[in-house]
Amino acid sequence: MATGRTHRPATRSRGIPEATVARLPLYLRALTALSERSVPTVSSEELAAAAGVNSAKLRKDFSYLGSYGTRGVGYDVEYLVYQISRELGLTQDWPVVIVGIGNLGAALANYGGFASRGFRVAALIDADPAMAGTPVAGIPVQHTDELERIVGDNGVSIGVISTPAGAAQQVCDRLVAAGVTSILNFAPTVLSVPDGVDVRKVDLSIELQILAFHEQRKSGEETAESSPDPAAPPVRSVTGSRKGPDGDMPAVMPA
Amino acid sequence: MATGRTHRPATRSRGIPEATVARLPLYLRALTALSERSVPTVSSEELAAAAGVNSAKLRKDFSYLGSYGTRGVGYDVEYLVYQISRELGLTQDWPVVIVGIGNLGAALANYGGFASRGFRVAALIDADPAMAGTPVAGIPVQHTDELERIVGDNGVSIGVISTPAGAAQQVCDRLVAAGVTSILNFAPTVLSVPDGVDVRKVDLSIELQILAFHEQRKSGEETAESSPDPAAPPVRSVTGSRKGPDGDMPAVMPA
DNA sequence: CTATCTTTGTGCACGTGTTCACAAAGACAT
DNA sequence: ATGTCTTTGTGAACACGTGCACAAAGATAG
Repeated sequence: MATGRTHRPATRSRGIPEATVARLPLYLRALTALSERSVPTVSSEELAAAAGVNSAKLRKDFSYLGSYGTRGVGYDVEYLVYQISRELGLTQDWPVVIVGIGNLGAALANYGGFASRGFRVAALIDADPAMAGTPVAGIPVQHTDELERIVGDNGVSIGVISTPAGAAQQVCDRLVAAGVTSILNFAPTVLSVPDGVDVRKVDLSIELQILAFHEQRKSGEETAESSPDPAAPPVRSVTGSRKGPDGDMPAVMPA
Repeated sequence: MATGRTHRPATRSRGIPEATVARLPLYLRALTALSERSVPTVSSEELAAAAGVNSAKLRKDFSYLGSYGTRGVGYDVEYLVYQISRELGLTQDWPVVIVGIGNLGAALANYGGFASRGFRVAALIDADPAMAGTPVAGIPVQHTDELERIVGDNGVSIGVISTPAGAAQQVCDRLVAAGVTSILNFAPTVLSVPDGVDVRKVDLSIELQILAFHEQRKSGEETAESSPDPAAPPVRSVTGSRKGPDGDMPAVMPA
């Protein structure tokens, strides 16, 4: 069982760095907004500001796609929208299934950004038989038993998992077996998939914890770290040596 | 190593790499699971597998926190849970407000992972007066007018924005003005905030686009990239030179 | 106490991503 | 045409993150 190999061997992704790929959707969004305002061209400086990155980075990112700018002028908005869309594969239709129609699944099904760009919700799937047939966001929920058929019939290659953590791996396995090769996982679990299958995870809890870390740093400026220990810190329950009476417990204090 | 007294600044926690911080919640989750199964100790190899990372990385990550392991044995689960929790600031209570109680906001309010670790939903806020008073996840929704008071009264420092894109920046500004210094943004917009305020974004649409990119690469293996252009590629509408008929258009080929 | 065995902690090399800073490309005015 | 002015595209330096490989720490057995 090939665990989610974290390392990308060589990212056969001919050339374009992963970090750049991750920013392309950001540029695309900014460009789309400009396009709607009928702005004909934009400089790297302006576009970078709109996308929240620095202009040198943006230019380098674009340079991986090709030379689409005009020196002295900037980039043609429409042209760039097309090129980035194409590079991201958004010029084709991507049928997507959402598995797990709870609060989150329903919210995803209703999310407009889905359909806005090439993505089409082909089906909503849930394990609860009581939900079968109930329309969510105008799409009737189907039972998990139909999963394989749905994926096969619709040629679905992207699956979204919004089930409870406990069911995620199993759903993942079934999706993969049915032919899905890209998974967006909202369940708080590490999924293991065979090589060739991409998994991206979105984890609210993790994001909050990262914020808490920085938040603590900010407020901890004055509180220093001499705080003894509010809650009784568990004592090392190792085999038994090392831990001493209890005076050296938090041992770590760098002296 | 004969570290002698190279001890880092009194704050041993200074300088934890961002990449490490982002993984701590992952380790914490794996450790919590082990703890619930009453597993006393775990080796870097086992824990790494559970967290989906490689063991060397895990050990290096932990080394930034201090020497919490025992050579020849591994790490004490309970002790490590405590240390990581503390490092992440999860030993204290973080009141959080969620602004924008649409489908997504409601899903977030109901999300269990929220309360599970130090985070407490202090209030739900929405601009729709009709929602005021309606309980969502057992918490009555309050009107946006109350935002400043709520943040102030509860000492909220973390805000979650799940409003439509158009309202996000405004809500963000108000949150920041009211004292919030960390924001988790679900709206598909780039937020601009003053220095000292952290923003993390969760963007479904972007994740899907990244998946589509890789998906296209996979299926494009055979199709090569010689595909001319399915949809009429917009012609460069620059001032007028360079663009030629349409022969040199896609010009990009990796080269 | 000594030997052996396991697993941590980390120096080092390598790869990826970011930023600077500037030459070259082209627009535009004269 | 020629010169000036703007903005791109990119080489090179730097910063950051990753993974290998191994010595040192400690457990454990004899």
